[in-house]
Amino acid sequence: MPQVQNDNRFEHLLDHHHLKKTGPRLRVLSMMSSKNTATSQPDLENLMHDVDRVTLYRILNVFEEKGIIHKVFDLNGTANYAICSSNCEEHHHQDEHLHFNCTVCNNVYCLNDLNLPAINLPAGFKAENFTLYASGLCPKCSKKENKK
Amino acid sequence: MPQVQNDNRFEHLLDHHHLKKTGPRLRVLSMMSSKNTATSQPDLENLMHDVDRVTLYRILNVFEEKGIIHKVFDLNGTANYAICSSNCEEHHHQDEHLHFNCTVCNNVYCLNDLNLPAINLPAGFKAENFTLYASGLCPKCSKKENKK
DNA sequence: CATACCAATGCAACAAAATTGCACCTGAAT
DNA sequence: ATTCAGGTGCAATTTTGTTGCATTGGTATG
Repeated sequence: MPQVQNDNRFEHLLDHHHLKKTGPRLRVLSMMSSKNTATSQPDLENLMHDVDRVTLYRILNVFEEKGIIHKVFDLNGTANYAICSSNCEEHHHQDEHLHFNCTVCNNVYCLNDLNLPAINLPAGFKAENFTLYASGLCPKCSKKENKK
Repeated sequence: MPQVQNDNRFEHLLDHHHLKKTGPRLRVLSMMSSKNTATSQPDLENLMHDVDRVTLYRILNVFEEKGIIHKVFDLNGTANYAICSSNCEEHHHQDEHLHFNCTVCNNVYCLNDLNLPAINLPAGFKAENFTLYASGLCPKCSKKENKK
């Protein structure tokens, strides 16, 4: 997909949420969409030295509030962000999918959407959201392990 | 269950992991076992003013390494700890159960062990652990909502 | 195209959370 | 009772996240 199309997509996304199309915001979206793993705040900071730390925090916060990205904590408790595939609305994320956290490279993959079977919750609990979290070896690290 | 038995249980636990039976450690275990929800580091700090913050960090870390407790992050990214029910060994937690995070009181409940159906991971991924997270209303907060 | 407004950014200062190093204390083995 | 390594407390530091305010820059308006 050509770069221009991506840019247009992101600009429409920002428009749709009544957010101004600024450089830092478009770059954050483009960074995130160029990877197949979630991006941590520290990662972003390294990738965009020229953008202020505070600005990144604020961008990530609005994006999450608006349902543009969703947050997932890795095994170290660091927040990782990924662009929401679909169905996410303001103040209500519907990210019922599988998050895979590699124990070696620490990358977080947002994998296929799940169709979870009915889960029996004890009486009184009213679930609004489910997320399945798996940890182990991702394909890359799995290969490396075998070569040892 | 009388207090004395609990203390014995915890002392054996520490023995088993070659950890010294100290006051702070026994108190941490007793605090955790007295609740039906996971305990956050800030919680512990409030409950045990006389114990140094650093000591708490260190206790939680060893306990986790040894497989005595396991860590789960709540919706705010705060680490919560709960005593492992069973099957957890050093450096390998087997806590394949349901974590429920209440969106109102923020408590994290470690619910029944799951028997997850086979999950299809994309080729190359090798999962070692699964955890299902749910968020919503816990029984207490659910009742309060109804009364409004 | 010029103007004006307000959202967005950057900077500085601050606050909170976590880590490190070291001196001292204490549980437990002898 | 003595010894010693593990454990704790304290101080200092680093890292992470937050707040307030001045300035910048999209974008709506005419």
